[in-house]
Amino acid sequence: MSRTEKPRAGDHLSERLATGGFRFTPQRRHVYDVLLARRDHPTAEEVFIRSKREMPDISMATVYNCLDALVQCGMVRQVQLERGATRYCPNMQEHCHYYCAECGSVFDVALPAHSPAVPRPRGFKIDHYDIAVHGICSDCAARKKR
Amino acid sequence: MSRTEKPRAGDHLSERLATGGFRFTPQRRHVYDVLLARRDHPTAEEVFIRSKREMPDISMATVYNCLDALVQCGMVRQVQLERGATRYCPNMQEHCHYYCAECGSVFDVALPAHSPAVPRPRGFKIDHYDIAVHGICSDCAARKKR
DNA sequence: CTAGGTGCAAAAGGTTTGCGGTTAA
DNA sequence: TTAACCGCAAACCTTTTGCACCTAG
Repeated sequence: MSRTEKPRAGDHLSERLATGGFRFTPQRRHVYDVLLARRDHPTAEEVFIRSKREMPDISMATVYNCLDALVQCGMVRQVQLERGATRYCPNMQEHCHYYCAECGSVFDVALPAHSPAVPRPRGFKIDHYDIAVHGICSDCAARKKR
Repeated sequence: MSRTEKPRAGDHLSERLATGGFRFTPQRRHVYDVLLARRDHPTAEEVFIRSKREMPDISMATVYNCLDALVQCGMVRQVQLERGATRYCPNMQEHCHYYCAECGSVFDVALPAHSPAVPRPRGFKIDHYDIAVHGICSDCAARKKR
Protein backbone atom coordinates (compact mmCIF):
# COMPACT_ATOMS: atom_id res chain seq x y z
CA MET A 1 0.00 0.00 0.00
CA SER A 2 1.50 3.26 -1.15
CA ARG A 3 -0.19 5.66 1.24
CA THR A 4 -1.01 5.82 4.91
CA GLU A 5 -4.41 4.34 5.46
CA LYS A 6 -5.35 6.01 8.76
CA PRO A 7 -8.55 4.05 9.28
CA ARG A 8 -10.87 5.95 11.61
CA ALA A 9 -11.85 4.06 14.68
CA GLY A 10 -15.57 3.28 14.65
CA ASP A 11 -16.64 3.30 11.05
CA HIS A 12 -16.59 0.19 8.90
CA LEU A 13 -15.85 1.95 5.65
CA SER A 14 -13.86 -0.90 4.14
CA GLU A 15 -16.60 -3.44 4.91
CA ARG A 16 -19.39 -1.16 3.76
CA LEU A 17 -17.62 -0.52 0.48
CA ALA A 18 -17.01 -4.24 -0.03
CA THR A 19 -20.66 -5.03 0.67
CA GLY A 20 -21.62 -2.57 -2.04
CA GLY A 21 -19.21 -4.18 -4.46
CA PHE A 22 -16.68 -1.34 -4.25
CA ARG A 23 -12.98 -1.46 -3.54
CA PHE A 24 -11.45 0.22 -0.55
CA THR A 25 -8.96 2.86 -1.74
CA PRO A 26 -6.97 5.58 0.03
CA GLN A 27 -8.91 8.19 -1.93
CA ARG A 28 -12.27 6.91 -0.67
CA ARG A 29 -10.96 6.76 2.89
CA HIS A 30 -9.68 10.32 2.59
CA VAL A 31 -12.79 11.81 0.97
CA TYR A 32 -14.92 10.24 3.68
CA ASP A 33 -12.61 11.61 6.40
CA VAL A 34 -12.84 15.07 4.83
CA LEU A 35 -16.63 14.89 5.07
CA LEU A 36 -16.52 13.71 8.68
CA ALA A 37 -14.04 16.40 9.72
CA ARG A 38 -16.42 19.33 9.16
CA ARG A 39 -20.06 18.49 8.79
CA ASP A 40 -20.89 21.65 6.90
CA HIS A 41 -22.39 20.07 3.78
CA PRO A 42 -19.65 20.94 1.28
CA THR A 43 -20.01 20.76 -2.49
CA ALA A 44 -17.88 18.37 -4.57
CA GLU A 45 -15.64 21.31 -5.45
CA GLU A 46 -15.14 22.11 -1.76
CA VAL A 47 -14.42 18.45 -0.95
CA PHE A 48 -11.88 18.49 -3.77
CA ILE A 49 -10.11 21.56 -2.36
CA ARG A 50 -9.99 20.13 1.17
CA SER A 51 -8.88 16.70 -0.06
CA LYS A 52 -5.96 18.18 -1.98
CA ARG A 53 -4.40 19.53 1.20
CA GLU A 54 -3.34 16.02 2.26
CA MET A 55 -3.59 14.31 -1.12
CA PRO A 56 -2.39 16.85 -3.69
CA ASP A 57 -2.71 14.55 -6.71
CA ILE A 58 -6.37 13.68 -6.25
CA SER A 59 -8.55 14.72 -9.18
CA MET A 60 -12.06 16.09 -9.44
CA ALA A 61 -13.18 12.97 -11.33
CA THR A 62 -11.96 10.84 -8.44
CA VAL A 63 -13.76 13.00 -5.91
CA TYR A 64 -17.01 12.45 -7.81
CA ASN A 65 -16.26 8.75 -8.08
CA CYS A 66 -15.57 8.50 -4.33
CA LEU A 67 -18.64 10.52 -3.38
CA ASP A 68 -20.83 8.36 -5.62
CA ALA A 69 -19.41 5.16 -4.13
CA LEU A 70 -20.00 6.49 -0.61
CA VAL A 71 -23.57 7.44 -1.52
CA GLN A 72 -24.26 4.05 -3.09
CA CYS A 73 -23.01 2.12 -0.11
CA GLY A 74 -25.06 4.20 2.31
CA MET A 75 -22.34 6.19 4.07
CA VAL A 76 -23.19 9.61 2.64
CA ARG A 77 -26.27 11.44 1.42
CA GLN A 78 -26.60 13.90 -1.43
CA VAL A 79 -28.31 17.15 -0.49
CA GLN A 80 -30.04 19.18 -3.18
CA LEU A 81 -31.01 22.60 -1.88
CA GLU A 82 -30.92 25.08 -4.72
CA ARG A 83 -29.99 25.43 -8.36
CA GLY A 84 -26.29 24.79 -8.58
CA ALA A 85 -23.92 22.38 -6.92
CA THR A 86 -24.97 19.30 -4.97
CA ARG A 87 -23.80 19.09 -1.36
CA TYR A 88 -22.76 16.00 0.60
CA CYS A 89 -23.64 14.96 4.14
CA PRO A 90 -22.14 12.04 6.11
CA ASN A 91 -24.91 12.10 8.73
CA MET A 92 -27.04 9.03 8.04
CA GLN A 93 -29.44 9.47 10.97
CA GLU A 94 -32.94 10.73 10.18
CA HIS A 95 -32.72 14.47 10.08
CA CYS A 96 -33.78 17.49 8.06
CA HIS A 97 -31.68 20.18 6.50
CA TYR A 98 -32.20 23.82 7.42
CA TYR A 99 -30.96 26.11 4.70
CA CYS A 100 -30.46 29.84 5.18
CA ALA A 101 -31.32 31.72 1.99
CA GLU A 102 -29.31 34.69 3.29
CA CYS A 103 -25.90 33.19 4.09
CA GLY A 104 -26.20 29.76 2.47
CA SER A 105 -25.39 27.85 5.65
CA VAL A 106 -26.95 24.44 6.21
CA PHE A 107 -27.51 22.66 9.50
CA ASP A 108 -28.98 19.35 10.52
CA VAL A 109 -31.88 18.93 12.90
CA ALA A 110 -32.66 15.42 14.08
CA LEU A 111 -36.20 14.21 13.53
CA PRO A 112 -38.14 13.11 16.62
CA ALA A 113 -38.01 9.40 17.38
CA HIS A 114 -41.44 8.70 15.91
CA SER A 115 -40.74 10.78 12.85
CA PRO A 116 -43.34 12.67 10.83
CA ALA A 117 -43.68 9.71 8.48
CA VAL A 118 -44.53 10.66 4.93
CA PRO A 119 -47.59 9.13 3.25
CA ARG A 120 -46.98 5.64 1.83
CA PRO A 121 -48.89 5.41 -1.45
CA ARG A 122 -49.78 1.85 -2.46
CA GLY A 123 -47.10 0.18 -4.54
CA PHE A 124 -44.43 2.84 -4.17
CA LYS A 125 -41.35 1.33 -2.53
CA ILE A 126 -39.75 4.06 -0.43
CA ASP A 127 -35.98 4.01 -0.28
CA HIS A 128 -35.44 7.21 1.68
CA TYR A 129 -36.74 10.74 1.95
CA ASP A 130 -35.18 14.17 2.26
CA ILE A 131 -36.67 17.15 4.07
CA ALA A 132 -35.23 20.55 3.21
CA VAL A 133 -36.40 23.56 5.23
CA HIS A 134 -35.77 26.95 3.64
CA GLY A 135 -35.70 30.17 5.60
CA ILE A 136 -33.46 32.61 7.47
CA CYS A 137 -31.10 31.46 10.23
CA SER A 138 -31.09 33.24 13.60
CA ASP A 139 -27.78 35.02 12.94
CA CYS A 140 -29.00 36.47 9.66
CA ALA A 141 -32.40 37.35 11.11
CA ALA A 142 -30.65 39.28 13.91
CA ARG A 143 -28.34 41.05 11.50
CA LYS A 144 -31.23 42.11 9.27
CA LYS A 145 -33.25 43.48 12.20
CA ARG A 146 -30.61 46.14 12.85
CA MET B 1 -50.43 44.14 -27.18
CA SER B 2 -48.77 42.11 -29.87
CA ARG B 3 -49.86 38.63 -28.81
CA THR B 4 -53.00 36.96 -27.64
CA GLU B 5 -53.16 37.11 -23.89
CA LYS B 6 -55.48 34.14 -23.17
CA PRO B 7 -55.76 34.77 -19.43
CA ARG B 8 -56.81 31.55 -17.66
CA ALA B 9 -59.98 31.79 -15.66
CA GLY B 10 -59.27 31.38 -11.96
CA ASP B 11 -55.68 32.35 -11.40
CA HIS B 12 -54.63 35.89 -10.60
CA LEU B 13 -51.30 35.74 -12.36
CA SER B 14 -51.26 39.38 -13.38
CA GLU B 15 -52.03 40.56 -9.85
CA ARG B 16 -49.58 38.14 -8.24
CA LEU B 17 -46.81 39.31 -10.54
CA ALA B 18 -47.61 42.95 -9.84
CA THR B 19 -47.56 42.33 -6.09
CA GLY B 20 -44.11 40.86 -6.44
CA GLY B 21 -42.95 43.87 -8.43
CA PHE B 22 -42.94 42.03 -11.74
CA ARG B 23 -44.57 42.94 -15.03
CA PHE B 24 -47.21 40.82 -16.64
CA THR B 25 -45.93 39.65 -20.04
CA PRO B 26 -47.26 37.20 -22.64
CA GLN B 27 -44.19 35.03 -22.04
CA ARG B 28 -44.89 34.73 -18.31
CA ARG B 29 -48.54 33.94 -18.98
CA HIS B 30 -47.52 31.29 -21.48
CA VAL B 31 -44.79 29.67 -19.36
CA TYR B 32 -47.23 29.43 -16.47
CA ASP B 33 -49.90 27.90 -18.75
CA VAL B 34 -47.37 25.36 -19.98
CA LEU B 35 -46.69 24.32 -16.39
CA LEU B 36 -50.40 24.07 -15.59
CA ALA B 37 -51.17 22.04 -18.72
CA ARG B 38 -49.20 18.96 -17.66
CA ARG B 39 -48.20 18.76 -14.04
CA ASP B 40 -45.31 16.44 -14.67
CA HIS B 41 -42.53 18.54 -13.12
CA PRO B 42 -40.66 19.49 -16.29
CA THR B 43 -37.15 20.90 -16.40
CA ALA B 44 -36.47 24.40 -17.77
CA GLU B 45 -35.35 22.77 -21.02
CA GLU B 46 -38.63 20.87 -21.29
CA VAL B 47 -40.65 24.02 -20.52
CA PHE B 48 -38.68 25.76 -23.27
CA ILE B 49 -39.52 23.04 -25.81
CA ARG B 50 -43.21 23.05 -24.93
CA SER B 51 -43.37 26.85 -24.89
CA LYS B 52 -41.89 27.09 -28.37
CA ARG B 53 -44.82 25.19 -29.87
CA GLU B 54 -47.11 28.20 -29.45
CA MET B 55 -44.45 30.89 -29.05
CA PRO B 56 -41.64 29.93 -31.42
CA ASP B 57 -39.44 32.97 -30.71
CA ILE B 58 -39.21 32.50 -26.95
CA SER B 59 -35.66 32.02 -25.70
CA MET B 60 -34.13 29.87 -22.99
CA ALA B 61 -33.04 32.98 -21.08
CA THR B 62 -36.63 34.19 -21.06
CA VAL B 63 -37.88 30.83 -19.85
CA TYR B 64 -35.47 31.05 -16.88
CA ASN B 65 -36.51 34.65 -16.28
CA CYS B 66 -40.21 33.71 -16.32
CA LEU B 67 -39.72 30.67 -14.09
CA ASP B 68 -37.74 32.76 -11.59
CA ALA B 69 -40.42 35.46 -11.55
CA LEU B 70 -43.12 32.83 -11.00
CA VAL B 71 -41.11 31.26 -8.18
CA GLN B 72 -40.50 34.64 -6.53
CA CYS B 73 -44.15 35.64 -6.58
CA GLY B 74 -45.22 32.30 -5.10
CA MET B 75 -46.94 30.69 -8.11
CA VAL B 76 -44.39 27.95 -8.76
CA ARG B 77 -41.95 25.86 -6.73
CA GLN B 78 -38.51 24.65 -7.69
CA VAL B 79 -38.00 20.94 -7.17
CA GLN B 80 -34.47 19.60 -6.67
CA LEU B 81 -34.43 15.82 -6.85
CA GLU B 82 -31.10 14.67 -8.18
CA ARG B 83 -27.88 15.95 -9.66
CA GLY B 84 -28.79 17.70 -12.85
CA ALA B 85 -31.62 19.92 -13.96
CA THR B 86 -34.05 21.64 -11.62
CA ARG B 87 -37.74 20.86 -12.15
CA TYR B 88 -40.72 23.18 -11.73
CA CYS B 89 -44.07 22.55 -10.08
CA PRO B 90 -47.13 24.85 -10.14
CA ASN B 91 -48.85 23.02 -7.26
CA MET B 92 -48.57 25.35 -4.28
CA GLN B 93 -50.55 23.18 -1.86
CA GLU B 94 -48.60 21.33 0.82
CA HIS B 95 -47.43 18.12 -0.75
CA CYS B 96 -44.42 15.89 -1.13
CA HIS B 97 -42.71 14.69 -4.26
CA TYR B 98 -42.33 10.99 -4.97
CA TYR B 99 -39.46 10.32 -7.30
CA CYS B 100 -38.92 7.01 -9.06
CA ALA B 101 -35.21 6.25 -9.36
CA GLU B 102 -36.02 3.75 -12.11
CA CYS B 103 -38.04 5.79 -14.63
CA GLY B 104 -37.50 9.31 -13.33
CA SER B 105 -41.18 10.09 -12.96
CA VAL B 106 -42.33 12.43 -10.21
CA PHE B 107 -45.74 12.65 -8.61
CA ASP B 108 -47.32 14.78 -5.93
CA VAL B 109 -48.92 13.41 -2.78
CA ALA B 110 -50.87 15.87 -0.65
CA LEU B 111 -49.85 16.06 2.99
CA PRO B 112 -52.55 15.32 5.56
CA ALA B 113 -54.42 18.37 6.85
CA HIS B 114 -52.40 18.56 10.04
CA SER B 115 -49.15 18.07 8.26
CA PRO B 116 -46.07 16.34 9.68
CA ALA B 117 -44.67 19.70 10.81
CA VAL B 118 -40.92 19.88 10.84
CA PRO B 119 -39.07 20.90 14.00
CA ARG B 120 -38.94 24.68 14.53
CA PRO B 121 -35.51 25.50 15.95
CA ARG B 122 -35.43 28.74 17.95
CA GLY B 123 -34.65 31.77 15.83
CA PHE B 124 -34.86 30.11 12.43
CA LYS B 125 -37.56 31.77 10.32
CA ILE B 126 -39.10 29.08 8.14
CA ASP B 127 -40.17 30.19 4.69
CA HIS B 128 -41.17 26.80 3.29
CA TYR B 129 -40.04 23.21 3.24
CA ASP B 130 -39.71 20.52 0.60
CA ILE B 131 -40.13 16.80 1.13
CA ALA B 132 -38.69 14.51 -1.53
CA VAL B 133 -39.36 10.78 -1.30
CA HIS B 134 -37.04 8.55 -3.32
CA GLY B 135 -37.91 5.01 -4.29
CA ILE B 136 -39.46 2.84 -7.00
CA CYS B 137 -42.92 3.53 -8.41
CA SER B 138 -45.50 0.75 -8.64
CA ASP B 139 -45.16 0.39 -12.42
CA CYS B 140 -41.41 -0.07 -12.24
CA ALA B 141 -41.67 -2.39 -9.24
CA ALA B 142 -44.10 -4.60 -11.19
CA ARG B 143 -41.88 -4.57 -14.28
CA LYS B 144 -38.81 -5.55 -12.26
CA LYS B 145 -40.61 -8.40 -10.54
CA ARG B 146 -41.10 -10.21 -13.84
C1' DC C 1 -3.90 -11.68 -12.83
C1' DT C 2 -7.60 -8.45 -13.86
C1' DA C 3 -11.74 -5.81 -12.94
C1' DG C 4 -12.17 -1.72 -11.07
C1' DG C 5 -10.10 2.74 -9.75
C1' DT C 6 -7.12 6.79 -10.64
C1' DG C 7 -5.54 11.25 -12.93
C1' DC C 8 -5.87 14.05 -16.77
C1' DA C 9 -8.05 16.59 -20.29
C1' DA C 10 -11.83 17.35 -23.12
C1' DA C 11 -16.78 17.38 -23.63
C1' DA C 12 -21.41 17.70 -22.17
C1' DG C 13 -25.12 19.55 -19.50
C1' DG C 14 -27.37 23.35 -17.11
C1' DT C 15 -27.63 28.21 -15.91
C1' DT C 16 -26.25 33.04 -16.03
C1' DT C 17 -24.82 37.30 -18.13
C1' DG C 18 -24.16 41.30 -21.33
C1' DC C 19 -26.11 43.86 -24.77
C1' DG C 20 -29.03 46.29 -28.18
C1' DG C 21 -33.75 46.60 -29.15
C1' DT C 22 -38.79 46.33 -27.37
C1' DT C 23 -42.78 46.99 -24.35
C1' DA C 24 -45.93 47.14 -20.13
C1' DA C 25 -47.54 50.34 -17.12
C1' DT D 1 -41.68 58.03 -20.89
C1' DT D 2 -38.76 54.59 -18.98
C1' DA D 3 -37.50 50.75 -16.07
C1' DA D 4 -38.26 46.21 -16.89
C1' DC D 5 -38.21 42.61 -20.15
C1' DC D 6 -37.07 40.20 -24.48
C1' DG D 7 -34.02 37.38 -27.78
C1' DC D 8 -29.50 36.16 -28.91
C1' DA D 9 -24.95 34.54 -28.12
C1' DA D 10 -21.17 33.94 -25.32
C1' DA D 11 -19.53 32.79 -20.82
C1' DC D 12 -19.66 30.22 -16.71
C1' DC D 13 -20.14 26.54 -13.48
C1' DT D 14 -20.96 21.66 -12.49
C1' DT D 15 -20.73 17.01 -13.83
C1' DT D 16 -19.54 13.25 -17.00
C1' DT D 17 -16.67 10.73 -20.19
C1' DG D 18 -12.67 8.54 -22.67
C1' DC D 19 -8.32 6.87 -22.20
C1' DA D 20 -3.75 5.18 -20.59
C1' DC D 21 -1.84 3.69 -16.45
C1' DC D 22 -2.15 1.58 -11.81
C1' DT D 23 -3.63 -1.36 -7.87
C1' DA D 24 -6.76 -3.89 -4.47
C1' DG D 25 -8.35 -8.20 -3.93
